[in-house]
Amino acid sequence: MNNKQELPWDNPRFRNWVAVARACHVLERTLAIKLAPLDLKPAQLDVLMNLYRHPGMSQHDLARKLLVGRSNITMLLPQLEARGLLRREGDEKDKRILRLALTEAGEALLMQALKVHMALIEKAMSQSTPEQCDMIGEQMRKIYEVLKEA
Amino acid sequence: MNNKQELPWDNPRFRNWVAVARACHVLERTLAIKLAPLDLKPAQLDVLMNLYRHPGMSQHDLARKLLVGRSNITMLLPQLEARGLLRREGDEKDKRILRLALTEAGEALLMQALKVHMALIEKAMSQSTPEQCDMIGEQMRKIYEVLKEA
DNA sequence: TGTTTATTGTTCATCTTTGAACTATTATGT
DNA sequence: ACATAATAGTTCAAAGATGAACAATAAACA
Repeated sequence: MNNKQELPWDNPRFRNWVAVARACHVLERTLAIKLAPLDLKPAQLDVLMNLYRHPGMSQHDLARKLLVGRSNITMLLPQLEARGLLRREGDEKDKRILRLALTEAGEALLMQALKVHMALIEKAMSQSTPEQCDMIGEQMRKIYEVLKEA
Repeated sequence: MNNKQELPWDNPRFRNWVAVARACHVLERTLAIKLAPLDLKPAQLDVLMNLYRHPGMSQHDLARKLLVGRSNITMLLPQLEARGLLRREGDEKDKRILRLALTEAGEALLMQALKVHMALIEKAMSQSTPEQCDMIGEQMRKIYEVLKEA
């Protein structure tokens, strides 16, 4: 039996996915560098972005959105709260839940960070036509849906 | 001035890239789970894959390929070497360099891990046509080239 | 109602990753 | 040749991420 015949590298799907992973990795890395002047890390930006779009969400919701554990959120939030970027206030109906929301300072910093993030993504994606770009997004959303519940 | 008009979420490139990042994240996470029975983590699999394709590469080369720091490699390799999965031997010409190569055990484990990895990627990418898949890979390779040197 | 089960968030120990400082070796330039 | 630069790998301390165990609260159900 000859394994070489079935090596993943001969498989277009494999090679192409490796390219996706590499592109993601290098963009994340570059983003970390570009965000440094704002004293913000990609993970923290993810938090701010989600709170902006879904104000009042719980820590549990946030963890699921970010695909991380709840304990990760617990470790992450106090830094941002101490900087006055977000608020945590207990839900009145359910005393287990802490509702999260950005402060004005948090929103302001987010806007600055988004400029950086956006510029980077523009640089990356501007090489694709709008049609290609949409197609990529469409396929990736499918992948997310398939793997989410596996 | 109304920031809302220029919010990134209204920008297709932004939304589509977010989808890419999410798909990457969830696939990586799933891979970690599926590799657990082999007592192998994604980062370790990356090492084995690169050594298989580029036997004799140095730790420095490996770090660059994996987009991580050299110290990360230093911390990562002893575990794999102790398990007999790879060899490190000094270059004769340049005594600073350690040349890396898989052992037979390493190659055998890699083949098992690749089956797992491949199955996962098949599951993810099988939703795209071959043409779509190739186009995605092509665009992602462009992105990598653009950001690599930024 | 009262008991059991689930859920939310926290704590903590562990593992990973990172970058700066360090040693050893090679390359460069005068 | 000799002094200086650059390079390969290691060490170490600090930061991040993870999952299991836990306390408080709510839900389910007998």
